[in-house]
Amino acid sequence: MTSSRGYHHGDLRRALLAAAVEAIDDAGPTALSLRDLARRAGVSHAAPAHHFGDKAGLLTALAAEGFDLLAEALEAADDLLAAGVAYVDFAVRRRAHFEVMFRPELYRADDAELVAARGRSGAALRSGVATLSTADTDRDALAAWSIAHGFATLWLAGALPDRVGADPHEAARAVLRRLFG
Amino acid sequence: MTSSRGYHHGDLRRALLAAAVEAIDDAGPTALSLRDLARRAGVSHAAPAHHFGDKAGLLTALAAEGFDLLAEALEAADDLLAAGVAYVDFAVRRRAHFEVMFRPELYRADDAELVAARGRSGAALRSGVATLSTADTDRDALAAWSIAHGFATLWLAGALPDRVGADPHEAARAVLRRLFG
DNA sequence: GTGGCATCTTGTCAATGGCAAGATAGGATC
DNA sequence: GATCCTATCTTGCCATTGACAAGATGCCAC
Repeated sequence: MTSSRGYHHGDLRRALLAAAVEAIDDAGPTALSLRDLARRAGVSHAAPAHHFGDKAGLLTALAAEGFDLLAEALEAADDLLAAGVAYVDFAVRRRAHFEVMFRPELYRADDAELVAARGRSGAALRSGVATLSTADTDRDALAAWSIAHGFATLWLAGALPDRVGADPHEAARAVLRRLFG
Repeated sequence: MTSSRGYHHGDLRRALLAAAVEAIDDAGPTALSLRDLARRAGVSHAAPAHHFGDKAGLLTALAAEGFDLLAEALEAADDLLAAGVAYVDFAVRRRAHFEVMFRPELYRADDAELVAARGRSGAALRSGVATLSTADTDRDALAAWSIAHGFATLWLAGALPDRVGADPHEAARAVLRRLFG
């Protein structure tokens, strides 16, 4: 993709975001270093600043990308149970994005692009809950979001006991059924 | 408690933990600085290292304290619904502890004292679920933990829409009832 | 081709975490 | 009461980091 190794990188912005995902997967968002990303991309230590301003700017872009990907995943689900499983699947497979998205102190939560992407995620979630047609959609949406988010978070934190097993989808489905079934 | 302003602080370990709670409440665990804690306690920048080794050591102590406090709060609850509300209440009132507890990359998760405290919390949670006497206690415990943890996490992240209201206890009770009722 | 602008580099500074070596105090031992 | 002795705290140092400023480079429009 960036075969030309000249003065200009070609697609540094994307390369930095990809490197950030890799670095966060390794050591979490806390240990993220802009200079390390620059080294991974083969550019100088100040290059990232041009594309993202500062560290919060880079994480803002990553979070926005994450909310967009989450919205996509939720929209592809057929019913609410599938949406819940898709939520957990997203958290596990896109761990780096997920961990940044729900840590607003790391980025600029009022960024326009991010607000739009977050809105798309929220709409996808609510439209999934609407298929339930119960008395209180707001409360049900909040309960569904809570149980899926809680399971995903506990799974990522490694807080769950071993007996839960190694397959997050299976375990998530069993837990979510306790609420939806 | 530390009226003597001599060479020795008197209770520096506790003072540093208290300062850490304050600092994390302000800006999150990521922005925590050992040197800032030392300044708040009125000691030199290297003093914290003696009590905690390094940053991870301090956060390990804080997380262990948090799991102990959580176990206490859960044990005081009468039924499972009350335990769920107590869980959310703990997350909101002891926000600094809670945020560190479920971010194991920040501390040493294999620390003996921490493992013991975490065990106490887990036991308190399971004993609460046992009162339900349903078919699958493991799955129910996981579902209960997930929904309480998810609601608490989303609340702390400021991710919930405004219509949820300003009182976490009331909103949590409504959501938890959807699973327990 | 030439000027303009986005992109990237080099250089610098303050803050931080962590280590090493030394200073101080308060208590145990005699 | 004197002396050691160990926990506690300090000063000094170094590598790393984020952020900023100023300059170099090359692509693109005209």
